[in-house]
Amino acid sequence: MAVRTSCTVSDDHYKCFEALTEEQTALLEKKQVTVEYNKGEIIAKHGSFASHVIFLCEGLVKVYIEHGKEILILKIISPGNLIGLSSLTEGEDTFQYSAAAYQRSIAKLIDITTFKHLIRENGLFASRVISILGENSNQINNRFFCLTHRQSYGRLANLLLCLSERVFKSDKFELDLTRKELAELAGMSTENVIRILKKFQEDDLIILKGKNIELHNIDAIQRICDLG
Amino acid sequence: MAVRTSCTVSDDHYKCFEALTEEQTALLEKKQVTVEYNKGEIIAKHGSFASHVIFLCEGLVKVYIEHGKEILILKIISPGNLIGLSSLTEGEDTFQYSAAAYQRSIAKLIDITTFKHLIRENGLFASRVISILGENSNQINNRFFCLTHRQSYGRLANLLLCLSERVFKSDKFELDLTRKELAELAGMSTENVIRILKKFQEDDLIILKGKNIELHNIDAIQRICDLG
DNA sequence: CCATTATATTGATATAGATCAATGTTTTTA
DNA sequence: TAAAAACATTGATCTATATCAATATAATGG
Repeated sequence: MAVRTSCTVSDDHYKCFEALTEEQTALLEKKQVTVEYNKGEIIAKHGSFASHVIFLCEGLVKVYIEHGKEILILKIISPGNLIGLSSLTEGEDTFQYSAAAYQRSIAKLIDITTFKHLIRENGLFASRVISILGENSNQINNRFFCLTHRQSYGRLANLLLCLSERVFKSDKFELDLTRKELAELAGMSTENVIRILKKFQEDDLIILKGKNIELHNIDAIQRICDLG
Repeated sequence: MAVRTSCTVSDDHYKCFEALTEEQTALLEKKQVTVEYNKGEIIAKHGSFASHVIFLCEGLVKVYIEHGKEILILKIISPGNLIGLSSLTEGEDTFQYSAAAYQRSIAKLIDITTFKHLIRENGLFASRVISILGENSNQINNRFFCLTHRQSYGRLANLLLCLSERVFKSDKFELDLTRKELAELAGMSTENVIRILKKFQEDDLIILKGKNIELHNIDAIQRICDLG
C-alpha cells in the first residue's frame, strides 16, 4: 500500500455547514467574526481559552504543539478547513495546539458555544463534524507513521508530494516556506533538507529554482516516499 | 509544562452511553454482540470493512497502524473504552487501524449503522462522541510529540509512567508485555529497552523482577520523561 | 544604496541508537 | 520431561542524521 501523503487534510470541511438550516446558518453568521492575520501571526495559542472554532477563508496556516522551545507541526491547513474541533469537548476547553499563519490569512472565528449548540440541535451537522474529526485523526496517524518510520529522504519526498497534491495542487509551485520551515514539516534539520533537495535535483527528481520547486519525476519521488 | 504520558486515553468512554434514552439503550443492546478474544488475536484489521464500533469490556488491546511489516502503536486501550470511532465517517467505512488483544479480552461489537443513527438522533450522545474524538486526538498528539521529540530514555520513562498511572493504576505492576512489545510501544529496539531498564534499575529508579516492575523514584522518572 | 539581519549552503565532526552476533534463560509443546 | 521455540541479555559495530562552524547569498530597513 502506498504511504499516504500526510501534511494536510482535504479541504472540504466547509461542507459540514451545508447540513445547517437557513435559520441555523443565520445564527452562525451572527456568532462569528472575521479576522485578518499577517505572516507569522498566532491564530490560536496552545493552552489558551478556546472560545471559538476557526474557519480558514484565505491563506495558509500551520497547526502545531509546543513544549517549551520544541515544536511539532501536526498539519498544514488550507482554506475551507476548520481548526480547533478537538477542543469541542464537554468539559475542558483550551486549545490543545497552536496555529500560526504562514502567510497573510483570513479566518472566521466561530463562537464555540453556538457551535456546540448546533451539534446538539442538528444531528446531520453533528455527524458531519464527526466525519471531519475522523478524517483529521487519519491524517495525523499517517503523518505520525511517516515521521517515525521513514528516514529523511522518505519524509521529505512525502512532504513534497503532499505540498504538490494537496496544498498547491500542481507539480510546480512557488514555495514561500523557508528551508527551516520545510525542515520543521519534514521533522529534520535545515541542513539536511538542503542536502536532500540538492540530491533530488542532481538525480533529476525535482527542478529547483530558489523558492520554485517543480516535481519532475513523481513516480520516483513516490517510490522514495514509500520505501525511504 | 510536564509532558503528558501518552500511551493511552482515560477509560471513561462508556459514559457517552449515559446520554442515551432507555429506548435507545435497548436498541443498542439488540444491535451488538459480545466476543471473546485470546491473547494475540486480531480484533480489527486495518483496511477491512468497519461494520461495527468496538467497546472493550475486559482485557487490554493495542491499536496500531501497519504498512507491510512496519507497525506503529497508536495507543493501548483499557476496558471502558471505544475503538473505531474514527471510522464513523459518512462515506468511507474501513478501519484506519488495526487492534489486537495483548491478553484475553472481551469486547462488544456495536453495529455501526445503529451507532451513526443514534448520533443523528441524539444530540447529547453526538456531543459526547465528539468529546471522545477530541480526547483521542489529544492523546495521539502527545504521543506523537513524545516519540518524535524525546530520546530513548525519555520515551521509555514516559511509557513506564503511563502504564503505571493510566493502565495499571499502581506504582507496582506485573507486566505481561514482552520486551519486544515494550520496544514497540516506546518506539525503539528491544535491545535498547533492555539496556535502559537496566540503567534505570542501577540508578534506583525502578525495581525489576522479571515481569514485575515497581517505580521507585517517580519524580526522577518524570524528570527524565520531561527532559530526556 | 549601503548596512544589517535573516536565510541558504557546504563541509567536518559527533553520537544516539539501530543492527548484528552470540549466549543465556524461560516458556511452550509434543 | 526432553526438545524446541520464544524471549532476554550483553557486547561490538555501523550509520543516519544532528550539531557545529564557516561562508555565501538574499531580504529588509534606515
